[in-house]
Parts: sequence; C-alpha cells; structure tokens
Amino acid sequence: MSTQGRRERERAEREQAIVAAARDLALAEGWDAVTTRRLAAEIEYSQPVLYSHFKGKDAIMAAVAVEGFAELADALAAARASAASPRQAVADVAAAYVAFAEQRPALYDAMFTLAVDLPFATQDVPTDLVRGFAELAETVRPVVGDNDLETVTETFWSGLHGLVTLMRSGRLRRPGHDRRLAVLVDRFSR
Amino acid sequence: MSTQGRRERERAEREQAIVAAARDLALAEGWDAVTTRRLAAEIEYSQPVLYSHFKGKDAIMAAVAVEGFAELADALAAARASAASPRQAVADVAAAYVAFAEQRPALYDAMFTLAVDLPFATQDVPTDLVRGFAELAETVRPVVGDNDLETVTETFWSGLHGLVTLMRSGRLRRPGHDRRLAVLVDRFSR
DNA sequence: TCCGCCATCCTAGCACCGCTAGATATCCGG
DNA sequence: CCGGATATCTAGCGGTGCTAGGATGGCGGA
Repeated sequence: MSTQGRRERERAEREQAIVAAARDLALAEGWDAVTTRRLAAEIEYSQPVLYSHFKGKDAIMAAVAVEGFAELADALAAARASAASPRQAVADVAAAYVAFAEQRPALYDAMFTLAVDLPFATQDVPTDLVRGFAELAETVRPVVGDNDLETVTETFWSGLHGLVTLMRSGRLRRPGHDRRLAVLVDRFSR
Repeated sequence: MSTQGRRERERAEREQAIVAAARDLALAEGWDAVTTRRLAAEIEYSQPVLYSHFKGKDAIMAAVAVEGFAELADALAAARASAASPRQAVADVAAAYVAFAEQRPALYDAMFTLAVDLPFATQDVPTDLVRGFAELAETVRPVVGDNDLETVTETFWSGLHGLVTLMRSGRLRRPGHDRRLAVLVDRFSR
C-alpha cells in the first residue's frame, strides 16, 4: 500500500529527471547532443528505462516543450502587465517573445520548429500554450481595428516567429534586428 | 584531350543526377527518406561517389536549395509582373510565396529551415536568392512609407515565412490561412 | 521464515545512419 | 602492350533510436 505510493512517487521523480536532463542538455549543447544514451547516462539508468516513461525521443522533447510554454506565457504576461500603454504593450511583448527565443533557442525549437507530434490543432492543447496565445491576443486587442482578433493575433505571432527563425538560422543578419522588430510592431499598432 | 572533355561532361551530368534524385526523393517522401544509401542506389553508383561530388549530405541539400531559389524567384517575378496595381502586387507576390512553400514543402525546408551551412550573410550568396529578395523588395517599395526598404522587405518576408512554417508544422490550422495572409498584406500595404 | 511469483531493470543486439580507408578494376599515354 | 594514374567499389567504423529476452530483487502468501 504505502510501498506502492513510494514507487509511484519515485517513478514520477525519475520522469521529471528525464525531462530536466533533456532540457539542460539541449540548452547546453543543442538537441543534436541529446541522445537516448547520453540521457540514460545522465539519469544513471539504462536506455530502456526511458521507453517505460515516454513513447520515444519525440515524446521527451514534447515534454520539454510543454515546460517551455509555461515559461513563455509567464514572460509575455509580465511584459504586458508592466507596459505603460496599449501600444507600448505590443512592443514590450514582442521584445519579450524574441528575447525568450534568443535566450533559450533549444527550448524554442522544441516548442515551435521540432516535435511535430504535439497536440496542437486537436483537443487538449497544452494549457500553457493557450495561455501564451491569450496573452498575445490581449496585447493586440486594442489595435486590431476591424480585423478579427484571432486572425490578427496569429498573424502577429507569425511575424515574430519568422523574425526569430530566419535570424537564428542565419538568413537574416543580427544587425537590423531591432529595426525589423520595430517595423513589425509599428505595422501591427494602429 | 577530347576524352577529358567527355569525362568532365559525364561527371557534371552525374552531379546533376545526384541533385535531381535528392530533390525528387525529398519532394516525394520528405528529407528523412533521403539517405546517402538510397541516393546512391538511385543514381546507380556506390555511396562514396557522392562524396567525390559533395562534401556531405548537407552540401547535397544545399545544392537542391539553390535550385529552389531560382524557382521561387521566378514565381515571385511572375506574380509581380502580372499584378494590376502596386497594392495588388503585394497580395499576389505574397500568395505566390505561400503557394510555392505549400506545393514544394521539402524544397522550402531545404531553402529556409534546414541546411544551415549555406552562405547567407557572407559573400557569394546564391544569386537566385538575391534575385528573389529583390523581387520582394521591389514589390513592397511603393508601400514602405518612411521606413527603410530593406528592413521592411525583411520583415514582410519574416511574416510570410512565419505563416508558412507555423501552418505546415501544425501550429496554425489550415482554415483561416487566407484571412491571416490578408491581414499581413493589409498591414504592409500603406 | 521461507518460497515462488511478478514487476523492474539491464545486457545485448537490430537495422539504420553519415562517412571513409583500403582494395580493386578501368582506362590512358608512352 | 604495358605501367601508372584515375575512378570506383567493398567493407567497415562509430554512431543513432529502439527492443527482445534474460537476470534480479522485493513482495505476498504458506
């Protein structure tokens, strides 16, 4: 009875250790360095243990991504809350979004460019992802004009995502980034 | 003398065959299906032959990407040329960009999300990439207002890229795409 | 207290990947 | 016709994600 409780607790802790190890390793050396063998060594278990917790490596990455959604939502909420005006909020939230992507590139990749098997368009989307999207929506609400709020939010999000990914993959040079961000914010603030 | 000429010609043909095989395979089954072994089988040579033409698999993907740049530039040029007005040109070019990405997803991936070792920010950027960017720039030139042309072009491009990648990875649902594109075009047309 | 069962975990291995060294075959010029 | 350079292949290395099957250790019942 109590032994079973302990077992389950230990199991949950180990699962969390796997996700944490994957996250740390990805942040430190990129996702290419995250192999099931290194992950197993990190948690001091053998490889097959990973597969008793997750369906595969993709599922581990998805779990890391879900944690990232919470962080991003928090960062956006903080930026919006501290903004002096609605227009300033758009700029601040945009800057917070880009800063998150730049400071945690591996996390951002797991959330938005890799790990396709996350439930997105289906039901049970990660709640923190919904929260982050809602922050974006509330930020742009005052400036949507006569457009649909959801549509504008998604488009604004796409602009941010495009800036982030193109710059990080070398397609856009680092200098000029601030000006591009300013243009995006300006075009979406009226 | 003439034998050497034939040798070089055959070699060039084989190199083109490698790129074509990689491209076809990627378009048909995605880049994951493009392995050096399958590629070698496709051109009816052994694996090491690939490495006498290209430094590695990434270089092959880069060659495919370069071909894609030419196609994209042509598509954008055609869309711009046939537009009735400057404002309509923005919409048409945007639609052409998205259509290209949707119809050749593997090609688009090689060009803009994978194959990082392409010369982008350095010198000798692929000329067709420059041409495509120039088409975008000429398209938005009438609507830049008092912003910098290059900055606006890059930002507009980012918006298109974000729409494309987020939708194709399932982060944005297919319906609503036209409205999002319309919002992007609208926000950049003034 | 001891035993047999059952869940847990690990060792070993599969099929595949990108890539390369060394052996082999082919073709050319003298 | 032969020697040598060139082109090509066979075989293999170290790595990947993932899994089957055997060892191990703690549990409940006699």
